[in-house]
Amino acid sequence: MEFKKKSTIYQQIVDFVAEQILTGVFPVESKIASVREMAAKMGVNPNTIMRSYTQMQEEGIIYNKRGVGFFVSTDAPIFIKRKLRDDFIKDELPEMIKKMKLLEIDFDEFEKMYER
Amino acid sequence: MEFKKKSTIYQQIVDFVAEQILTGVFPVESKIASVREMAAKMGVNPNTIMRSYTQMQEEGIIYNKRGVGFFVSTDAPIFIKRKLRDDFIKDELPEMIKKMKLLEIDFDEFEKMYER
Amino acid sequence: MEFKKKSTIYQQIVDFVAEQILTGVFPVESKIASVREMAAKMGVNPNTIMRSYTQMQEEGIIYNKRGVGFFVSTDAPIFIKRKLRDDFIKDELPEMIKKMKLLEIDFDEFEKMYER
Amino acid sequence: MEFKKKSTIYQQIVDFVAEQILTGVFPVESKIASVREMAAKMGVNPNTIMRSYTQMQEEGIIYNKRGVGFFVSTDAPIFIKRKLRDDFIKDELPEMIKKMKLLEIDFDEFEKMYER
DNA sequence: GTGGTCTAGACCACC
DNA sequence: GTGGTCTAGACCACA
Repeated sequence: MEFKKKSTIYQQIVDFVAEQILTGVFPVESKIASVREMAAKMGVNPNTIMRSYTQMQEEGIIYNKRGVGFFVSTDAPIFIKRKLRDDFIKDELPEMIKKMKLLEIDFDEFEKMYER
Repeated sequence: MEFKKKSTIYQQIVDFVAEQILTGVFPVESKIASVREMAAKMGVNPNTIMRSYTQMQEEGIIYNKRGVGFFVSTDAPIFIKRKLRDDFIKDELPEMIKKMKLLEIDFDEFEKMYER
Repeated sequence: MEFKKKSTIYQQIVDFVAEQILTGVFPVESKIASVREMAAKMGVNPNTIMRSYTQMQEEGIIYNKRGVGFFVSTDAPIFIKRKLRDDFIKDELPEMIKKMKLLEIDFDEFEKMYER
Repeated sequence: MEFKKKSTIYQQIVDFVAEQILTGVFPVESKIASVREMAAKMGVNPNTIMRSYTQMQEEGIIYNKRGVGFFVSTDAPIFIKRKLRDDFIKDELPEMIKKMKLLEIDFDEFEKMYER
């Protein structure tokens, strides 16, 4: 896998796994790759994978069975969506609104397109 | 100058010159670099520059004085802003609206942020 | 094909193709010769044909199917007629009127011939 | 002088001399080049020039003084204008009207431009 | 195969 | 000097 420099690698792995879950590639309640497997697959250090999994566990997206592995939480899609939603509102939306005002795009114009 | 692969070179030059005009680096009614000069400066073939200049001329951003060179139109900033605006509405806005609906972001929520 | 020096080659090709369309030699919605074919047929460089085709595409006379070729637009005859009409009014008509005034040809005289 | 193939040479010489008279290069009542002089200047046979001069004489544009040469008639400009006028009405005008009807150019549209 | 882009270099008309 | 046109050939993405 290729990583971009604008974000940390462990964060990009979190985003990648979250996307796999949302699209159903990693189904709810299924086991995901072990830390060592994922590290080999991604070509990164196992410690980096561990950091990603730990964060996802704290966010309630995955959970751990001792001696077995990590599993996708039942509510994982909900948590992921909520997180994406919050990030979007915090980062992308303000930037876009700023751009709209700069280009003098009317609010009504936006409303028209939204309703369609 | 470095060019990205995601767009054609002649289009990136158009965007570059347009930005220089908007920021005032190339003032209205001033002469811009000749085709050959700009080609040398950018490290591309004069034909490529000619293509950029011809397109900008058709868009009313620059105009030509026979045997003298290309000049920035008085209304260039207006034309450029209008073009950026149209592109935003055509490309970025629909993508963003699609994302908002996917993430179930309410329209009122957007309105609140916009008014602020 | 022979080209006259009074106009550019690519423009003469545009005029030629437009005439073929008007007379029905190139029917509406039919595929026209590919860039390379037309270049060989006309004895000019493919780039020159490309320039002609691009201009006609911008004028709405032909359109492009990716990887297939260029096709005559349904409204091509309308666009071509409108263009011929505009060119006539812009170029030939003023010249003729100038000549009529020089030769002191009465307006009524013209009207008589027109009504017939 | 270069001659076009669409008309006879002697006729083109008539047109040329007529134009010189109208523009004042050959003033009224002045002597024009002798047949031999004009033949040498034009690079054609003297017989051809003679044919041109004879026709112009019949049209009243020039007249002959025995042993002296050809002179521009006092009324030459009037005759020339009248002839150009008749030719225009007979040849060019009908062709133009035909073209206008083909391109569906309204009569009122013409009137507007004429009045201006 | 198709169009589309780009380079390298040439010649021209105009000022 | 300026833009404008044209040639010859190359490489690319797409279908």
